[in-house]
Amino acid sequence: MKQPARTRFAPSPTGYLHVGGIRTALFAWLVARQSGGTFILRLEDTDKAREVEGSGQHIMDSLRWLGLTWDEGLDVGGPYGPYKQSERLEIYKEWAQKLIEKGRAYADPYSPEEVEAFRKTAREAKQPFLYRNHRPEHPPVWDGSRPLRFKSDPKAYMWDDTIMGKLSAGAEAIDDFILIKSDGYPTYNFAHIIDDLLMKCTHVIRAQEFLASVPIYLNLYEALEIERPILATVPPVMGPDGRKKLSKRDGAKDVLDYAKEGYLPAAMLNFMASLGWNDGTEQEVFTVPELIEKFSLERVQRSGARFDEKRLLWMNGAHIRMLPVDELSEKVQNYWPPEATNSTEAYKKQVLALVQERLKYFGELPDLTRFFFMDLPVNISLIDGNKQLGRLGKTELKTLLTAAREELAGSDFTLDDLTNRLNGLLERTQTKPAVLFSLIRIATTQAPASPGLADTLSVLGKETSLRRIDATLQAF
RNA sequence: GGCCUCAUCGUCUAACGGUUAGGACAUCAGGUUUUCAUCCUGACAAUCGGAGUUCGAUUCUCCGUGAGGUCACCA
Repeated sequence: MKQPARTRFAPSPTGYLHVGGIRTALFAWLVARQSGGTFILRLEDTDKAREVEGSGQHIMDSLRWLGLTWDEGLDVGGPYGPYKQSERLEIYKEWAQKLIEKGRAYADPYSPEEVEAFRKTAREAKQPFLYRNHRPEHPPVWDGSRPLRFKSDPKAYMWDDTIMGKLSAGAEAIDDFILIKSDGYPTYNFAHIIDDLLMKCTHVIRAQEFLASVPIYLNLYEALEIERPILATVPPVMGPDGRKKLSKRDGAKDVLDYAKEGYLPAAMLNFMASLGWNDGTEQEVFTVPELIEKFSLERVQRSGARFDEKRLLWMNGAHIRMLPVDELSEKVQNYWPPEATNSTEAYKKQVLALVQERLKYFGELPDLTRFFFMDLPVNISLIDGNKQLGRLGKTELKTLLTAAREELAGSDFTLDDLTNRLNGLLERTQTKPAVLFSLIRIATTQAPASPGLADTLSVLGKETSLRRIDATLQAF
């Protein structure tokens, strides 16, 4: 058994959580759960300007919908709170003070414009911008009105990343970054190091965009004389075109949009996990408990993966099919067409059992089932457009359908009886299923597609079935 | 431009240095008493290029090329 891990997900409240973002949360959650450890949710709200009202709540709603529950953090609290960085400013100041005392932090004497000028010069010279090239010899005393910078100790590093393997970077990757901004808030670069330490996080699992900053974190760990956690860098999730990282701008959807459309959290998690991870077997569909059992950071891919919605759709259908009807029934409650309002739960459940195998997401439920709840207008074009039926004349169709009506009128509409009578009718009328069954199916459903004929008739019941056949007969 | 990372079918991926390079999604074609779907069968389809190491390279090394990330008082 693994040591109980303490992992965290630390989003910033700048908007909704998109599908790329949740994979990082999922991996961290899986690591915590499979080790009997702790999953922490921390809010990195140190940028007042970018903060979006209500997005913290929205993120929590998203995680809860997915079932990525946290043991410590926002809402639930815990021994190392507060879990909102904006409420931890004093803590960061204390640690900043330690660095100042060690001579490893100093006040930035330049104005933003001056720094920008340095940056511009560097860019024009096609050089990377390094603030430390302009490090002041006698910085002013830090009074909080200026940014506080880390006095780095540039050197090369080699380190281990659980996913990426052996990594290295030269001294040029290390710079004097800002610890505390002039507004008193810490930067991510500083705050997360302190929080991960104080919250006793064993793993830092984060997206690849932070990889370039790892050397400065290593430098900071050393300056602080603290042990560093296990580092794991998750490869990026790319947009469908594979051109760039999945982002909201390029249409990455809010996780809760998938909830609304009727996706299953388990399918969503399975799909996200499969983007970059597999267990080495040919298994594709995993339940959440299976993911918890089998996941490992070591088997996570190093390259980026595209978000392929078709695969997600297939996977959702696969998960829907695995569900017991009773469970599925509870989940689709809000997706029935309005016409179903007056139907009994038992009836709806019967309908659901018939469409379960063709349901890809709950949002399709109305289109798939509407005719079970209301008589659709007779649509002769369904017959005319049918390959087999289109060839027959009105008289023939009418004769055939009349015969069917008579036969069905004698049925008790149990599945067995219907099946027998339909088969008998095939023989007696000397027609092919493609003709007879299509005709009855269209007459009784008026829908382009429906479940098996006997099943459908049985659920519709005698009265409704005959009424609809009569309506079709009249239209000929 | 510097630095970092990555590179197998269209897509997600598998393959102790030895396989006819496997599976899944998608697509196409058949089959299962109609349709749609499920299920089954089949087809299509990949190791970025070049050197090197080796009896043997998808796998190891180097050089290209391509892609992504990063170089903020954003995270």
